[in-house]
Amino acid sequence: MPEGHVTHRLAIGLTERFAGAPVRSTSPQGRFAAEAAEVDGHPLEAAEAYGKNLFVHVGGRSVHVHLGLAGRFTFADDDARPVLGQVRWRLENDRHYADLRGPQACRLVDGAAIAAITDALGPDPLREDAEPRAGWERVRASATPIGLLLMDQRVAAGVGNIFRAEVLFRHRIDPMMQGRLLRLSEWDAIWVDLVGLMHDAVGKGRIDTVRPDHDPVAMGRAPRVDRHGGEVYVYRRTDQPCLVCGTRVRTRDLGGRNLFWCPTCQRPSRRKVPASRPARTRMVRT
DNA sequence: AGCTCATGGCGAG
DNA sequence: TCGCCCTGAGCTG
Repeated sequence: MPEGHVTHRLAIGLTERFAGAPVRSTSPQGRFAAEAAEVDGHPLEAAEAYGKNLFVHVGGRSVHVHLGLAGRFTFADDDARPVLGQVRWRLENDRHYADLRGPQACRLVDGAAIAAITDALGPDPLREDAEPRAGWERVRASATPIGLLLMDQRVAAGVGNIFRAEVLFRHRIDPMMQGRLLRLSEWDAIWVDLVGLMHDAVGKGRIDTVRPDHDPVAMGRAPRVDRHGGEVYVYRRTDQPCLVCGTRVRTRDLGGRNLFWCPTCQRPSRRKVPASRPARTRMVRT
């Protein structure tokens, strides 16, 4: 279940359990068998994450993992190690094992391939080296809805459907507002918020976005229970009352994904594109 | 048993 | 814009 916090959490978990010693590398399912064998028995140096991409460095080689929509990487620290279902890649040492299922990508890559992947990504709120202005430069000139731009990995690597919906709600921004109508101050605030929310999610292994003063339990309502496991304002709360104003939460399709928002808290903007400095002119200038 | 959906992203048209 | 890939969970029948 993969937004960027999951990938970063996995990088930490893999490094903690396996780094600095030889690992057993297999593909019980068989689809990664030849490559898994190439690094089998070699020491695992470290695992690191860029957005939703995970790189596991083993024996001087690297495995690129992208979980996609259905992928999962799970750890177990006990002795019972049956292979259940379709396990593409299993990492194992004396004390732990990790099973990868259903990844969109799992392949051995060289340094050039890693560079090609990371070069195509925008700033990752979970990385110290992130430069948020690179994301802003894509947003400021675009007529694309901000709700779509936030899903673009060149704008903010690691942000997915939950963080997209929640951060827009927290900043009261209509997901359909054009990127070029967003103010720099709003982008800066969104970025700072993503850094905080995503770091929190890495630490907890779940996405919580609801401020204490809006907590449903504290306000005498029933606690929310959702498969994704976090406390959220709008994500997958279709037709339920907004935790802030009580309006029915709406949903629609945007770019093939489900979008959730509160039409009252996130009222459509009346801003106009400044005629004196249209976005297109700015892009041409240097 | 079979269908639908999911925190993604790719390629064909 | 659409279909498709990956896998498992949660329905429906």
